[in-house]
Amino acid sequence: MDRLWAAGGPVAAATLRDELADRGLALTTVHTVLTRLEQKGFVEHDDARPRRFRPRASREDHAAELMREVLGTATDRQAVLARFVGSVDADEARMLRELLASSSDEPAG
Amino acid sequence: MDRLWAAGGPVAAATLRDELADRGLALTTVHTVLTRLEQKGFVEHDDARPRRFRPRASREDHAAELMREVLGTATDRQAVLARFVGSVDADEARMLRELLASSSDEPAG
DNA sequence: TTTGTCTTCTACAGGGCGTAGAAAAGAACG
DNA sequence: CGTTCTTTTCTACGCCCTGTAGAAGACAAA
Repeated sequence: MDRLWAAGGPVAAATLRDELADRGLALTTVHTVLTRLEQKGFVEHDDARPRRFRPRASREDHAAELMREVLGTATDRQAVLARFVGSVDADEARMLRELLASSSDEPAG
Repeated sequence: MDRLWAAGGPVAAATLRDELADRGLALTTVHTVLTRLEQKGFVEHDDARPRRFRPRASREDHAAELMREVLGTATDRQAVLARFVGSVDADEARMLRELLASSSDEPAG
């Protein structure tokens, strides 16, 4: 479903249908899906005549949000983070270090 | 559903039912749920007579796994991590720094 | 063997999702 | 203004997951 957004940008339902032509979807189908996603707050549309829809949050924002949510489900966040950190690859670990280094004030002691 | 595990430890279906007594569930109900969770690989049982079930992974492990999965859904992992790091509170950020400091070899240059 | 417990089978209602037809609303054109 | 084409809304159907449980089969205790 969300794969519709792999298609990128603010886009009209008809366009979307074409981009997903391989599946031979009906236009109404795309509309329905879009509408339902909208109800759930994942996408929004402008008021141009052929309405164009766009994700309310980028895939990345969304993923980050989900990660937060998941983190919140456990009581022992530290344990979760520990396991998570333990599972990321070197690349990701490096990214995290950099991000943490630049975020907020670094502990001076 | 997974809240069954908030009840903790390896436990028999009947016990679980009692721990969830507030809901007045039938024993078979608990069994069904447990079995389905087992099919999905979330829990396992020993072969004692009143079978005792236990989570295959702790809540924390599970959460961490989910976080990884979510991270994997985006192409731009760095962006996800950036947003994620940006969203965690000070406490969590500290934990992360510590965890990253101790994990693997720190980049010496 | 009877009885009581544990486990498996089968079932049903409710909700979400993918799918779409039918109908209404609006724009374009003559 | 009426016909026609496009866009949007309403309604629906089948599938699968989930919460729930009854009925029946397997098994242990007496």
